[in-house]
Amino acid sequence: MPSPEKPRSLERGVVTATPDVAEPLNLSYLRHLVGNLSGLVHIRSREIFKSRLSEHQLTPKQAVVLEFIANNPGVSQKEIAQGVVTTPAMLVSVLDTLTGRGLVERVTDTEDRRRTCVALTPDGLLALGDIKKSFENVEETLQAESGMTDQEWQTLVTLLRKITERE
Amino acid sequence: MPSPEKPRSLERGVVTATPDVAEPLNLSYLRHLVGNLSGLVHIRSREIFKSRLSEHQLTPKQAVVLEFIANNPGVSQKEIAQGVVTTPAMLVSVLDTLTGRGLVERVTDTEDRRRTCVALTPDGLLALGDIKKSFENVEETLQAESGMTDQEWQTLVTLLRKITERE
DNA sequence: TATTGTTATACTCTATAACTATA
DNA sequence: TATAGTTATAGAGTATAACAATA
Repeated sequence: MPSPEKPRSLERGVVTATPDVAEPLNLSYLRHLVGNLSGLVHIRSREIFKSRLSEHQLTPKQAVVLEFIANNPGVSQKEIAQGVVTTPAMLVSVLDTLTGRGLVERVTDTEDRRRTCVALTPDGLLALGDIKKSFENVEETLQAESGMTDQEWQTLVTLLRKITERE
Repeated sequence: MPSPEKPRSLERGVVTATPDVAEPLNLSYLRHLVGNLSGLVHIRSREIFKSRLSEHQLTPKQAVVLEFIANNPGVSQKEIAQGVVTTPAMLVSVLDTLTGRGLVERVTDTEDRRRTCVALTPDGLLALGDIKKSFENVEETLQAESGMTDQEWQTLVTLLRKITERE
């Protein structure tokens, strides 16, 4: 999506379409919506993450859950769901995958047998290093592509956190 | 997700879980990743959008496509797909929905009969006003929740655009 | 009676590949 | 042969409701 606003022909059917270099499209409205822009940034970050998969073959979601468990050993499934903003039901399939690969373990809480505590296995700890590299690669690539300075990047992080850490 | 970093007990199984007000979880790593934060912001914006549906019963994706077509009358499906960052295949079902409700029309390009030009119908134009209100509501709510000043909000938009309008 | 994790269902979205009709 | 749109399919993600075991 290049260059600034430019008036655009309304009768596109008449315009001879240049095959690769398309006429710039009018994005003036969506371009100013944080709700939309954040989605586009997220799509791009997922693309980068997936393009650099190393031996861990995890989806971004699975990686985020693994990372979250690593930071909160023995966390319950309900807490994970709240922490990564998803539903307990959705977590089941993610944890099934992670336990199936031997990266995390589910243990019933001895105090409250309804709760399941989840923690990383030694293999999960190994995979974690790899995943962190992928996450960092996403950040570096995004920043490089955008041409932002380190200070601008920090500002962006700070502002996004104001939304995600409301109240 | 309240308050700043706080050391967290490692043996959660032993902690008596307070039902609603959970112990703050450790998000220190994911909290600094634009790739992750942008996803959380997008989730929140979708929540707000859906909670304020008026008579138009469109998903955020359908609404974005309709908005894009409105800004680019007669645009081809391939161009829409590029503009809203999705695949031509995915667009089919979105456009089927929108045409089914009489909001947009598909017309075969007379110059190149492979192309389909898409444009809003009068009904689509009506729905558009409603959709814009929803989009604006999302922005206002996000800003209000985050407590950002107008200037901070503008900075956020500018920085996000540096990523989405790379090159 | 309420809660945790689970199952089930349905729909949206994503990712591919193959097909058609046009060029 | 290449391109625009479509179809088909499989998997990921989302949203609900209902269920079993436990509190």
